[in-house]
Amino acid sequence: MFALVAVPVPLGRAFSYAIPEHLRGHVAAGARVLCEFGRRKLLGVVLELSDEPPAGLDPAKVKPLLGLLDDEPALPAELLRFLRELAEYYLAPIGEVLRLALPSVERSQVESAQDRELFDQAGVATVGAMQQVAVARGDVADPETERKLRGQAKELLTALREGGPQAITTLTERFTNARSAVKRLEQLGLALIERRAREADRFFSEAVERDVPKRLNEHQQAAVEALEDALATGASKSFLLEGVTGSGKTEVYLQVVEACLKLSGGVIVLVPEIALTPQLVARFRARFGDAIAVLHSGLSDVERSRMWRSLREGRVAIAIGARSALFAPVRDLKLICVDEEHDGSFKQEEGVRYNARDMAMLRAHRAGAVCVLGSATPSLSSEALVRKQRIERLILPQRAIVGAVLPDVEVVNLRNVGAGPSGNRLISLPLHRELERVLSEKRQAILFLNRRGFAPSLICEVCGTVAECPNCSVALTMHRTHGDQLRCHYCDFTSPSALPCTQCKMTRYALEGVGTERVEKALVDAFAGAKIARLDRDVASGLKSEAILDRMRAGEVDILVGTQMVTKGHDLPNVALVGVLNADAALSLPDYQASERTFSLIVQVAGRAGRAGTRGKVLIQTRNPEHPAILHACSHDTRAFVEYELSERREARYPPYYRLLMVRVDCADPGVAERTAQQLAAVARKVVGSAAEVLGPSAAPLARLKNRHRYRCILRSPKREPLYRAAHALGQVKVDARVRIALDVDPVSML
DNA sequence: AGCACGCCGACT
DNA sequence: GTCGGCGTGCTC
Repeated sequence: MFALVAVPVPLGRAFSYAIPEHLRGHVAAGARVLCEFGRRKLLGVVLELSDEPPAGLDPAKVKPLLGLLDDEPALPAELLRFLRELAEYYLAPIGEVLRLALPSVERSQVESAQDRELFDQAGVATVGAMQQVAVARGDVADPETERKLRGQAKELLTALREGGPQAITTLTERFTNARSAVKRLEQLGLALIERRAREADRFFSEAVERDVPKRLNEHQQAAVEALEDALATGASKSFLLEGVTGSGKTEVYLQVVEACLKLSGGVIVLVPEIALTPQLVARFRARFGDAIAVLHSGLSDVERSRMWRSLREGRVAIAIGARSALFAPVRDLKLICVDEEHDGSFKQEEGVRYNARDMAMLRAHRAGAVCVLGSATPSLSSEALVRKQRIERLILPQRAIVGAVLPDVEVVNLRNVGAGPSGNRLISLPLHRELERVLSEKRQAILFLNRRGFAPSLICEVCGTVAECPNCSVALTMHRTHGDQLRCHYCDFTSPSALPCTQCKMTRYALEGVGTERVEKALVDAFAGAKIARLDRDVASGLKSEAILDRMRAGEVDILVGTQMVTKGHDLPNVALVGVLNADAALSLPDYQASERTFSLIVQVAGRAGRAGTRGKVLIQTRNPEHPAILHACSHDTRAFVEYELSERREARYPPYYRLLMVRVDCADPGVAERTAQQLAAVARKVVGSAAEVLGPSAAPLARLKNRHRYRCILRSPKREPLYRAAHALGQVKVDARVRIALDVDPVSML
């Protein structure tokens, strides 16, 4: 008997081990095993069992497994199959993929005694991030027991009486022996140890009031029925749930989840960033109670592990989280919801570069589950699937809140309109006036600036055209390393920045690139007395962002400036004005989804204006008022944008019509990196012939990262097969040991 | 990725 | 004479 085992090393393949006598019949696929790998001992996961010794391998080299950790496999069969398929799809080492699915505690060999203690107390009811809190008992009558106390226990009791209940972890900072001292107090009946939601865990720290299913409008009703029908058949089916902000998508999710639970099915809900969706989690808790695993980055390893176990053992049936929640070991998976499916953050851009939205459909498909992709501005990828009739579209056309109206949109052409009194070009005169009006009306404004800066691009001062590559319809990026030079990140086309604009033949350019911080400062100077706050990654990680939004809700902020994060702030009823400071910023990113992202960003941010009955105003500043992404976003015309962009993609040979594979080579030695990239490109060209194009190699947009020089080429084909053929051939190429080769299947960012 | 083995410079 | 630099090669 042999077992094929995936070990956590970045090698593409798994390794075979002999199953020793005493473990036969116990080792199963999905179980964790201890194995000797080289000279070290590693925890691996059994992929499959076999009666035959591994072919083409010296039997003497096969080592026996050293031990088995699970009677019940850690990974259920359905999840394991899915992970193996994902590894194949993304050409990723299986060991690395498995690492995504196992919490670190489950991966480490030694679970400390403390961890076990916490597991034992985990209980069934709640799975929130908990901590042990020591509470002094007030009802102690016997002064005798208390007199016996001395040392730390005595001090600790005083501290608890004076300072109120305190977390044991906090107490250990002051009292070296807090844990055992509290235990002693508990034994003596002087204190209690309670399990409470951790302060930091906003998702569970407050009790929510239970609610009941809401009445649905006819469209919601139709959507729920279609989804319930699909659930009832037990066959896999995917849906696109399309509905504008406020059309009631969440209620549809809630009712379908309920239907799923009635069928004893498990559910995964994916959201772009869990830290920005406390409202969604609160609604799930209100409907289903606390038996929900909320997987977020604030969890400790032990908490994460506890949630994981609750799901694995079927004590909890609902998992909510960002990307990685896709790997939740949910039992009898029957439903996956991907909220805001158009959001770019579903694509993991480091390590195993997977797209959680695409893989949600795959997992659902293989598990026989229903997959719902929800968005107000569906991705073109989903649109294409609807058109190919691979998924079914469900539409929620109206705002569910009666009286809510779409805002009034005005475009400010930055070509003609200069800076307002503030002197900052991004605060135009019309925007300045609107801000004054909003402030005088004691209402609020949100200003959105999508500044995810790296190398800036050039925009013609005269006509607003973004300098683009002639071969790729992608914005060129300004590089200053070799003098001012414009480069295409797809095909390595270069041009001096002094060349005349392709549209108007002038040579006056503006550099793109002002951040939120500068705007904030300009606002503070221009609107003395107004309360101005900023919301972006620099000032607020996930947890803090909600605090800033809370201040906004409480009316402590008049003008909020921020990045994407402001587009996610729901329930801001007093917002009367939304300003998109520079709608072109996202257009100049070196990636084929630039237009798509610009469109959805504008639509999403515009949805923040005027939600409570009154008509809000949206001001969109741009140098490209005729750009279809901006034009259609202003008129809220998703259909028209989709038509336009799909034909562009077809013509430019991009997804969803073509498939891309990026091969990235990096090496400390720039010469070696470049030569290797050329060598690989040559191999790829030979292998694919005319079945695929090989673009490049070219220097990556981030040409040097952590002192490694990066080159890449892009393979493009209408079919997947030639790309995989090339990738496998590249895997055979003997290259300099110093270079690293990374493959990105379905790349989005070209960095 | 680790962790070996392996062959060349500054130290007890 | 050794300790240790990281080049390169393998891991069932």
